[in-house]
Amino acid sequence: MLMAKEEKERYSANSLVRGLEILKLFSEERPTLSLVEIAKELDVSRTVPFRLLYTLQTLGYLYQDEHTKRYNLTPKVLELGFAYLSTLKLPEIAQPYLEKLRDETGASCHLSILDGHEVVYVGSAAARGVSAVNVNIGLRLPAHAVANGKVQLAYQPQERLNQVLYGSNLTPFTERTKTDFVDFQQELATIREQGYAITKGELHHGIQSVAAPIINRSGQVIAAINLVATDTILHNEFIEKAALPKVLEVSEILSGFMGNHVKN
Amino acid sequence: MLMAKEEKERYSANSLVRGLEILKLFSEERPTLSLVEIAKELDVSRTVPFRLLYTLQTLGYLYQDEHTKRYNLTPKVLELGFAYLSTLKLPEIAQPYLEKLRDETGASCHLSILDGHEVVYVGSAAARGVSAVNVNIGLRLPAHAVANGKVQLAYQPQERLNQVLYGSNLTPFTERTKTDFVDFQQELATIREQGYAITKGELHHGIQSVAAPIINRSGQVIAAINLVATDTILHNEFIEKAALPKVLEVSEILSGFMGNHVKN
DNA sequence: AATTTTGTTTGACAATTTAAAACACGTTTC
DNA sequence: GAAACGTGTTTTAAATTGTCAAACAAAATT
Repeated sequence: MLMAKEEKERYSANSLVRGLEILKLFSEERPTLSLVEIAKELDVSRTVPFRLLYTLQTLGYLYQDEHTKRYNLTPKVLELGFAYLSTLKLPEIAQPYLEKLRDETGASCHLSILDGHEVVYVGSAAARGVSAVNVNIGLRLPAHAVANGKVQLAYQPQERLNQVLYGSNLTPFTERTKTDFVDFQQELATIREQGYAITKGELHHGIQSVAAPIINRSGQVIAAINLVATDTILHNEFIEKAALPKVLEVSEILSGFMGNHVKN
Repeated sequence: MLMAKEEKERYSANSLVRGLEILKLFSEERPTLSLVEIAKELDVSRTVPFRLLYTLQTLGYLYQDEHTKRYNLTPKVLELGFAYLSTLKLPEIAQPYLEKLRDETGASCHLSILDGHEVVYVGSAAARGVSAVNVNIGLRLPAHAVANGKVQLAYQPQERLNQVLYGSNLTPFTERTKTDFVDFQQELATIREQGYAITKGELHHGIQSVAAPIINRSGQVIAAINLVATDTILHNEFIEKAALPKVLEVSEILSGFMGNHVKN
């Protein structure tokens, strides 16, 4: 993450680092892993992950298949993320509003927060039927290519923006993705003035999104809500007349709830 | 988990153990923690968590407030649990069905799996309006007091049941909670015969629940779906005539999807 | 049957972790 | 305003671990 000229890390609880790395190696594509696979990924001898895997297993985060000897994650790993979610009260408060918005518009409605250059989904009300965009809690998407990301970036101090967007970001996904830093900054300024963001096909062709910020009493953006759907549902007129006003209304309500959190 | 007579742990990647412990110390009640608080909880000198906290911060899982010096979890911890969720395809497949059931019945609908003596919620469609039961993904509830827990317990091999329910479990929550092991076993047998479970006020007064198992082609129960609502919504007639048949229908559909997962 | 791959254990050395002590800095107490 | 206290941080040195290489057993391949 840190590009790093490596003064030398002050500390590095190595087994902690590696243990967490192991947990993160598991994915949809690789739901199970063997000792050797893990050792190769970490680029260490087999003994190292062997001991860590033993520990993770003892703690209950991993399960080893007796026959194949391969490792799986267990539901216990959810405890880790769950602790975080429960420190946020917002998703709980927002959920009924997300569902109301979804029902009134037919689009999927989400609640997300910003983490670096990515948005993280922390609440969701999926549209009925074959929804074009399938978002699960915990999903990360590049902030610069989604409306809820932009609207959160728009309210960041310039300094953080520079940090966050420095270097390899602004990756294009379609020909409509904004990739020029100066253009992008200008768009953010507009968004900040308007108080909302709209994206059209910047991450996927034909997918539109409308987003508004949730702002606490200190004026910080702490989250965003957005609607996403194909352009047949979220066409321009519908956005203007229906979707956008509703999103703004809800974002204001939710902003009202916030503010007792950060005590400066 | 293993009751253990503690020969002496073969290995213990201590900093991994402690690091994960630290992440788990955060909760809704204690969203931020100080160094001293953490040191006390772990019962070690301040140096230990200091180094681990530094590491966790470097990895991005924690954030330290500059002024107060207190630590918070960051959204990055969701990555850990998210890896697990993405290894399960079921929640994704099930979501539209959960919502359909919710809409057709007015009750909240959930998908859960069994972890030891607890159920873990991995999918949810919350009822509109003021829902009596608020379930977020990752929530754990005692399996013996909820319908979705019972229906999963009912299909466990006897041996595992003994393990799981040994000792301090079968904790009562209301006067209707089953606490006698023999009674409970008998109820499980009935549930297994019926193919569904119904609970009435065993965890909370006035809250009813109907659950059915999701079974893969090897005959193992891998999850359960359930409906929960107050007894005014889920009254007996409605359960019989509407809720239960619908739940059973969906559980069969979802069972049909499963089975290519476990290759023995 | 021979070879390779994988999981597991052991040994010896290097590296980290640990508690205690010491320091810096605010806060509180007297 | 000085002394005592609580925290976060650094240093120290002894105890514990983590590490690689080597070796073995058991599968899986050839």
